[in-house]
Amino acid sequence: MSSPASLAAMAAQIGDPGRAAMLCALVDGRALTASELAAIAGITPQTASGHLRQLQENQLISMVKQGRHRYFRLATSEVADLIEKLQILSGDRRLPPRTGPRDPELRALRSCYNHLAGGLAVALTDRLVDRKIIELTEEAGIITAPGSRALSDLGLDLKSCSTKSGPRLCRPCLDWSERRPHLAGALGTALFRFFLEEAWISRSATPRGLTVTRRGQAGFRQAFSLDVDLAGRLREQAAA
Amino acid sequence: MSSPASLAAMAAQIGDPGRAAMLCALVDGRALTASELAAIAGITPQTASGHLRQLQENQLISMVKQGRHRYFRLATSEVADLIEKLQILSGDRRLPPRTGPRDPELRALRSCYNHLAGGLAVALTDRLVDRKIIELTEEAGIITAPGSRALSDLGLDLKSCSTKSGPRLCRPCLDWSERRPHLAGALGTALFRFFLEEAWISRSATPRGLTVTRRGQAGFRQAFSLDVDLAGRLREQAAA
DNA sequence: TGCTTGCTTCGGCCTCGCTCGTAGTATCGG
DNA sequence: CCGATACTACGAGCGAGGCCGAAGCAAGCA
Repeated sequence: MSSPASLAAMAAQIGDPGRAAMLCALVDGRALTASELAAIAGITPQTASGHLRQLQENQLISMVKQGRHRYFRLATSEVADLIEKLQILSGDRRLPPRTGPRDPELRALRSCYNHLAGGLAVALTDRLVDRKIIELTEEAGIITAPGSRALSDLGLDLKSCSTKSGPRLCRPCLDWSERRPHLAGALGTALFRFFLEEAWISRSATPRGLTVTRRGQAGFRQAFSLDVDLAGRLREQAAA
Repeated sequence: MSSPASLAAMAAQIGDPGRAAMLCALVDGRALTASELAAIAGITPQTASGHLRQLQENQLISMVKQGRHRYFRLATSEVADLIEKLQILSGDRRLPPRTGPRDPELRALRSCYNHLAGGLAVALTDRLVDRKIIELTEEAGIITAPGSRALSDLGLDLKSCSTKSGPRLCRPCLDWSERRPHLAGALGTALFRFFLEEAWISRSATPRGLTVTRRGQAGFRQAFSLDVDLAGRLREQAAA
């Protein structure tokens, strides 16, 4: 009844290793089947089924039937936010030591529900700041007037970032592995979709993995002076 | 070892009703003793002691000895953020029905770690937007140039909101009871401290409770055209 | 119709961790 | 010193909930 009780119930849902593994697997925003999630969590389908039912009842995930498969995805992007926050806090342990995923390719580039994360995302954000396309504080960011023009010229749709009269806004998100801000929010999503639609990047086999295409290599170099390999690793710190 | 496992461990910490109750009690930013927390959670001091040790080990709270008392507080404001997010998600249950605390005074006005929340906080934010002192989207906000001057004239210290060249930024935070944004972040904190220092508001007996002083009534009316009673309830919707 | 695959329900086992009673250690007061 | 207060450490009890095997539906396919 009381709020702390239902809060505890919600946290307890995430507090089981199996359910946590499934939720983490869904943070990239895609929908997965019950069997896939069971395999990821390392449990039998029966057990997974029970967990998935609980997660649905607590509004953490949603399900859609398709033939004999059931696809599960996170209910809202707020759930993804929550998981990310928990990842950061759980990896805290003071002192700098290695946070984030162990897989070096995921450290270089990965998706974070609906925007980019990893070394390339942080570098891209730095570049946008350097070029005065955006300005950032710890808690918010704005797109400058020339920046807004530059991004529109590139082909981005920025309408969802608008205030009534002032400059367009965006949101920083602390990168799990880099511990420095990358772009989330409306601009982060617009960029992510732009890169996917223009085939600069594509999803890879690993859950949150992304790879850069040849076209993307050229694009990042030309548009942002970022020299990356096909895994998203930065080759050098090219001058702006 | 793997990330989902430690994430689950962290979530499981919050997932116990007793620990959740203690964490919720600490969200107002104050430090409480072990006995007080035990009473709040409705458990014996021995049990509470064990919980508090676990929460410390997981970096969720910090402790300072003072005489024979031990004072516990949340480790960082990020922990408070996390708890707030969980409160919102756990109160979700689709449809509008009553969210937030049951106590009508807390619904009208309360603290949220280091900024204001509740009906007054939302109304104040609305007023700041109406007067074009700030502009807000769902994920970020800016302080306009005239707004920045107006707030400085009032006596606020805005230096922590700065970007290098652009307008000052602030952060919206979804209000638990009102479901509309109120001000958090640097500007939210600056306003909260200003109100406390100028004795417009003062902490009350209940955990996150705040009351408006006579001085505050005059201040809110004069500076923001907000007519409130001593509990923070809005008396009328005065024209801007 | 009958077989396979994907998923769920049911029931029993078993472990983890919450709980409190008892007992032990710091701090303050007289 | 002695007692009271604030808190912590240890150990036993016990209940909730995760886990899997077996069985039951439902959907696709032949």
